[in-house]
Amino acid sequence: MGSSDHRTTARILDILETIASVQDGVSLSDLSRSLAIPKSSLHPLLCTLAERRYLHYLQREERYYLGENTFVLGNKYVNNHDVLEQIKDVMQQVNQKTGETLYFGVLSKRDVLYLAKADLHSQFRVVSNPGNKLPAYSTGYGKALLSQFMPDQIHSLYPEGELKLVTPQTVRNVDQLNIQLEGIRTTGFAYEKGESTTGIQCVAVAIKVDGQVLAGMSIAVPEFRYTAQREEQFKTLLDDARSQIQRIIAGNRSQWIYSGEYNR
Amino acid sequence: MGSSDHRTTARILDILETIASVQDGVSLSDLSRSLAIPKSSLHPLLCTLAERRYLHYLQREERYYLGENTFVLGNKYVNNHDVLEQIKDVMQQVNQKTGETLYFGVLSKRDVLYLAKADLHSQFRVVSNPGNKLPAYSTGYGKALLSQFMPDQIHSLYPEGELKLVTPQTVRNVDQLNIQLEGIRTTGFAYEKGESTTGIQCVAVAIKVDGQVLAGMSIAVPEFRYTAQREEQFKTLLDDARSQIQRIIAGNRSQWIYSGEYNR
DNA sequence: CCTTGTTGTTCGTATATAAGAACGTCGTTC
DNA sequence: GAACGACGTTCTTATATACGAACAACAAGG
Repeated sequence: MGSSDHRTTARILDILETIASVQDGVSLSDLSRSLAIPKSSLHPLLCTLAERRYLHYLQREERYYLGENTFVLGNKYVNNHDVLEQIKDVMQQVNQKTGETLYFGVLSKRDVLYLAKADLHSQFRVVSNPGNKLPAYSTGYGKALLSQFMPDQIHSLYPEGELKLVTPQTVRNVDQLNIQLEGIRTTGFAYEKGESTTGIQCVAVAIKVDGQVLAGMSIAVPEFRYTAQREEQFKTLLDDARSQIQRIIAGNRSQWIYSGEYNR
Repeated sequence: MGSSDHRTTARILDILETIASVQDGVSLSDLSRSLAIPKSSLHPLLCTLAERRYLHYLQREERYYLGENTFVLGNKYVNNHDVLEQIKDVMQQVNQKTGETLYFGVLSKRDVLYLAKADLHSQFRVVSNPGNKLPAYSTGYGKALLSQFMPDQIHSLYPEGELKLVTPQTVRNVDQLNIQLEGIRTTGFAYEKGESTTGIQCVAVAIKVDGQVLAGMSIAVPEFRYTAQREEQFKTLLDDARSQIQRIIAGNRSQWIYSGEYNR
């Protein structure tokens, strides 16, 4: 269980993350500077990553880009497990009935990882794609996921107290967040009002199996189409979808490795 | 341009690929045996990968699984570039008109990498998801992509001559493949009859920009719904979509790094 | 034309990493 | 209950890797 820092491994991940974080590619020297690693040390790593097609080196630009095999590898995280497909089916039924987009995600440390969406019948297509992360407190399903933690746990997750704003509407500090989380625990529903995307409101629920919160799901609605009456409909449908999904996960419990436990 | 084999880098990729290739997770000892690497050497690598959440270690099972960050990283390959989104739009229009599924992919060495699909209005949902690879010769859009290569180039790609069958219908050897590729070059259309999925037929086209084949696109139709008359419709729509997509790519040429060049 | 800036590449050696054996722990089997 | 076989973990030193400097190639600027 020892926490050994293997330098080379960390470097490879740093390299990949750095290159992934920019659209326009990165040169060897750029990497050397931003990671504070000698060019001569980076060179063999980059060559091997490029040979294995986890990177691409464009000679004309002298820049490295992400390679296909990074994509292939990453998608194995979801392609190996068909639980997600079953969950998408449930979500798509709700999508069909409401015409609004559904999101599904899990917790990854302090962020929510967005795993799946259902927007076949949505009037407005959202730009975001699965595989993105957002601060958990800024989204509806993120807050649903955080609602499993008591105030002191939230404080140790966010020792600063102040929360980084995603939009002007994002909850600003841990104490306000805890008030909201308490509300989620009592009502079973989380709400988001333009806190991660301006103009979008959400209702969200936590997916619990064996008393453990494993995932969050939300329905995202443009403000101008959001009414109290529709909110009731959303909550009914979400609640129903929630229990279906909980049954699906419970039936395939062994397949559920997404974001694992929070121990260690 | 030196091809140095950096052992540690190769090992990390081997580790990730091995773990990604099985559903049920892998133990340290399993990895040690299958990769022929001492356990003591693997241990620090696995610890670091797990700390960075590219792997998850389930203590109760003593097994390693892929972690979320592998997924997050891999999706940056497509999330950073919105050309794909525009291409999907074009494909979805064809999907809406035909009710059949469209596929889009690029070449990765001898395989086709499946990048996007449009199946919103399809009667049958296909199980496969983006991020998968298939032998290029076994699919319609794969053959469209291979049609850029002359017989001798194909022979050097597949020196064995015999091709591994994906289904009983898959083309069996390089010479037959070359005959088909010649037909694709003259007609501009590639066909697939259950060669990668039994019961599914495809028509496919190559996406060319500046005289270079960059991608392939196909429409996949269940055999029983495939008629000569509809085939004509598919070809017209595909051809139209092709030129739209070529214009999109030409307009964002710099964004197109997918699978890069084949030099080096 | 020579300078000064990039870029990537190649060396030799100091150093950090990998290997193998030994160890601790838990289950299973006899 | 003792012995065996798994698992992961810890050690030490032989070895392979990383460093820094020097190198080559090219572009921009004086």
